[in-house]
Amino acid sequence: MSPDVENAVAQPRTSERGAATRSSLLAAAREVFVSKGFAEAGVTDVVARADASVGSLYHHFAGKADLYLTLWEEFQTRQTQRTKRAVRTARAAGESDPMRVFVGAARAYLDGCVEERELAALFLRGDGPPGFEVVMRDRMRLWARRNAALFEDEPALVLVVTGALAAAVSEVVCSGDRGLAGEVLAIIGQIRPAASATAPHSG
Amino acid sequence: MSPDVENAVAQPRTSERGAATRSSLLAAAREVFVSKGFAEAGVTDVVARADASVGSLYHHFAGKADLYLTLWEEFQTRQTQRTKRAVRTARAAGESDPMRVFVGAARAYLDGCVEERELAALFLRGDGPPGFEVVMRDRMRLWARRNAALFEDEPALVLVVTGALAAAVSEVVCSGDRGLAGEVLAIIGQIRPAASATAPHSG
DNA sequence: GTCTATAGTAAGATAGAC
DNA sequence: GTCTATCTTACTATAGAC
Repeated sequence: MSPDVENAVAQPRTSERGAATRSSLLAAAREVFVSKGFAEAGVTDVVARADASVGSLYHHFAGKADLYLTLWEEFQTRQTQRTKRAVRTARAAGESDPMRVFVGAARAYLDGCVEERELAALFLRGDGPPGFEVVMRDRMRLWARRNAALFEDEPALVLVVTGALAAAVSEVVCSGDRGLAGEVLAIIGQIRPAASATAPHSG
Repeated sequence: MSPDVENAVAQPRTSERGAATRSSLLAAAREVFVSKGFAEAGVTDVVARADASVGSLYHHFAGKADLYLTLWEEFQTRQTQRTKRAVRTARAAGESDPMRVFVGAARAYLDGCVEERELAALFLRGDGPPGFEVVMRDRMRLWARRNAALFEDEPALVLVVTGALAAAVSEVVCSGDRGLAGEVLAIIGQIRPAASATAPHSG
């Protein structure tokens, strides 16, 4: 009598406990990185908090850096969902001014940073795996390029808006002050190329 | 006959060779960090290039991080000298508008970043010792506080200007494009609180 | 297919001789 | 002050149990 059938039942095709372990590892890594930073954190800290083992970690992930990057990717996915949703909502409400749509998306991004403040602070803090800063910088430049048309393709203007928004993110993550972020967005919304700088508000 | 006198002559009170070793170490560290970054660089690389030994390094510095932080402190000292000089020059030339003085200082800072572009890029790149980002962030916040009065103590405005300037520094260090930085400064110089945003230029 | 235990390796830091 | 030899730590990889 072959044990095949029994095995097929007892061992759900491929994992379930595996997925749970992976989640535990990720959750533990999030807590450890947030409290100690990337460099100071050890894989032993992570597996201890996850009630798992080093080998488990290396089965599910390529290493400490992979753990960190996975947290980053998942955070970015959530942020993208939030901003896309904001854009859809604004357009559905009949908003046609691209700049106002943009500001709405920026607000959604900032709100997401406040919601996951500790995690956002981790990434902003800067101590990630080697080369992580480049990843973040590239993502920001890509985002700037995507929105360049809004600022009439004036690089200096794009820089000002990009920098101002980055500062707002930083401040909001540190202080949790949504109001300040709102004021920054108001100023950004008023920024126009030099030629039309004195245009009145549409109140 | 006691050897005291001879020693006093042969061995200048306290170091001279010591100072030379320290300088070599610092110069070597600068080259190694610039080419490999902080994490990838090894203390052995530094001492090899300096024709010194690990023991020497740890005699003069607390460790790899201390080497990095010393390079940062010295860079900041030079930058402070440049900006203070710009302020003195502007005031000596009869410039009384605080905002124009500020923009002049910012331009001097940017020029300093271009002059020492590789070193500035090292610090901006982000891979420094644990906690270094906090040091940079604190310095920027301190600078923002010092200039808050220029922006009528409106925190949001300070944030926008701070962020825009940081973006300009980043861009200038990456591309070496002074012209773009100039345009950013022009935009910053025109930024005013919402109430007086439509004020005409004084040309 | 998943996890535990353990050995290997690299690099920063230290001790003590000269 | 300078150097060599050694120690410690922490990520990586692997062998083997369930």
